[in-house]
Amino acid sequence: MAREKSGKKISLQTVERMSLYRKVLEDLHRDGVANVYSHQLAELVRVSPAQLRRDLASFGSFGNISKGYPVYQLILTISRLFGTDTLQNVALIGAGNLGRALLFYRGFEERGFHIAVVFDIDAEKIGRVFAGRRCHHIQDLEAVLPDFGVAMAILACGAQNLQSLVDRLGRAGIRSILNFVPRQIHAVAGMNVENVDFSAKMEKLSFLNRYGTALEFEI
Amino acid sequence: MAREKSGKKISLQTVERMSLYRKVLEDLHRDGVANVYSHQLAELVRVSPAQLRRDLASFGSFGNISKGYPVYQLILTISRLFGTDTLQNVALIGAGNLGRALLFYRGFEERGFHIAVVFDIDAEKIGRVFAGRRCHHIQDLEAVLPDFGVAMAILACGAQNLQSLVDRLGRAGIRSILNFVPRQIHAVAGMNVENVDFSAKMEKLSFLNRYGTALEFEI
DNA sequence: GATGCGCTGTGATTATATTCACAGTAACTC
DNA sequence: GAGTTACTGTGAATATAATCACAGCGCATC
Ligand SMILES: NC(=O)c1ccc[n+]([C@@H]2O[C@H](COP(=O)([O-])OP(=O)(O)OC[C@H]3O[C@@H](n4cnc5c(N)ncnc54)[C@H](O)[C@@H]3O)[C@@H](O)[C@H]2O)c1
Ligand SMILES: NC(=O)c1ccc[n+]([C@@H]2O[C@H](COP(=O)([O-])OP(=O)(O)OC[C@H]3O[C@@H](n4cnc5c(N)ncnc54)[C@H](O)[C@@H]3O)[C@@H](O)[C@H]2O)c1
Repeated sequence: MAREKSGKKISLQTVERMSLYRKVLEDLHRDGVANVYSHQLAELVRVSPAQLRRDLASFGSFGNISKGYPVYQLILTISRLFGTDTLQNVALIGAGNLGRALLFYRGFEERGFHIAVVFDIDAEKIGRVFAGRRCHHIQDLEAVLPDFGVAMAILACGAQNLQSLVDRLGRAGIRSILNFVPRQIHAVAGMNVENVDFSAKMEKLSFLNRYGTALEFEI
Repeated sequence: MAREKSGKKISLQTVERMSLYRKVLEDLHRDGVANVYSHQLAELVRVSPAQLRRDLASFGSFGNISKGYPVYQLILTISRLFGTDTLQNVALIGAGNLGRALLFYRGFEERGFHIAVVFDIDAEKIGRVFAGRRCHHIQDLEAVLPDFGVAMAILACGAQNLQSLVDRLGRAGIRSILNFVPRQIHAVAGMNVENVDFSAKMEKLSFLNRYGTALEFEI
């Protein structure tokens, strides 16, 4: 997908694994580890050493040939790759059970994302404050959004008219959407969408329970 | 991974897409559509028609050559593949903000999963009832679990001693874990783990915002 | 019942991802 | 300062996934 100046490509699968690497690197850093070898890090994230080296090499060369990789340095580099070395504001649509759990979740901030504005459609919720953030009416979207400079939105609302909400978000300058609503939505040009579907993960697990990582599969 | 009697393999990526297919098939079914062509379904899930046909063919042949695929039939077949044609009980560990959102979420039941038991460690929560389910103390895990015949657990608890909790779940007969805790856990032999990490999805989106589905990428 | 159309299922092909395996080298030893 | 060790980065090889492209068929039409 993306390309480094030197011409190397970086695949989305690599980017996904990068999140894992960073997560365990944070743990190592907390434990005071300064350097780590590819085989150690690979072991921790359950990936082959060769793959880890290739992933890291795909955006430049960082390993010291006999000390391994510098933990803190690598954390910073990956954060820059993600653009999360500085906190960025995101919008939340829907302050229901899930939306409020997200508002009280501190894990986002730790990873560089700050839910800065909240919107809902339920009159009962407008004006209320959740974890320090006031809930606005969805009809004020265009009026309120520019105050916060957000490029990403999290959808945790109802399923009705979802696509038109997405289109509207696109027109209002949102470039990426994290979608928790179990409906297929279509990105407008230049917009990125990631769906989160717990049930799908459960289905995968259930499939694995039946047919195993191991083999023979009968209908 | 898995193999059909005829010897065909079915890959995990196919299984993941199968969840998508089923989701839009449900929509079609609700709208009264009886049959659908591969190119229509493919368009709805944003996948190539050839891939869709191959995915479906990978667990047997189901398309009528001139009517396309029978919508309802296909829903049933995919459900059987997942083992979600009958409701299965799952356990929830942790009745915090996220855990309670999951308890009140009806989407699981619609997809064949029923959160049947809840465990927490916080004395204040033990004995309380959330969405009809009583919360048990985690120390009673081994005593209570067998009553419910669960093979899958959802982790929405704190991060302390997580791995030993996982090991304990394994010994208590849990075969699959859906893990919301942002720590790397290691499956015991024969156990399957799926991690849900919202922040990782946000990181991916943020990366895409910076470097685009389009190309040139500079450090 | 012959003709044409447009579908599915799949062999063949191409593209992508992963692993192998090793050249090159920093650090450490004596 | 020569020898040894164990690492990284990466071409080459392999494995896996996606796409192409078409044979073969059911159905509609005449
Ligand atoms: N609760 C969960 O654990 C969970 C899990 C997975 C997916 N989801 C999905 O996430 C979404 C939210 O789930 P929930 O449990 O919080 O539901 P909820 O009913 O508790 O909350 C939905 C909130 O969205 C608001 N809303 C509805 N339409 C809106 C709109 N057009 N604009 C702005 N706000 C709007 C509602 O007023 C409500 O406050 C649902 O689509 C659900 O399917 C929830
Ligand atoms: N809230 C979110 O939106 C969100 C999002 C992503 C991930 N997570 C993760 O999910 C987990 C739960 O999040 P939360 O917001 O519900 O936190 P929370 O603090 O509200 O709830 C955690 C609950 O787990 C219980 N608990 C802790 N240790 C336990 C143990 N060993 N056994 C049983 N119960 C135990 C606590 O008593 C508490 O009730 C956390 O690890 C969090 O990082 C949460």
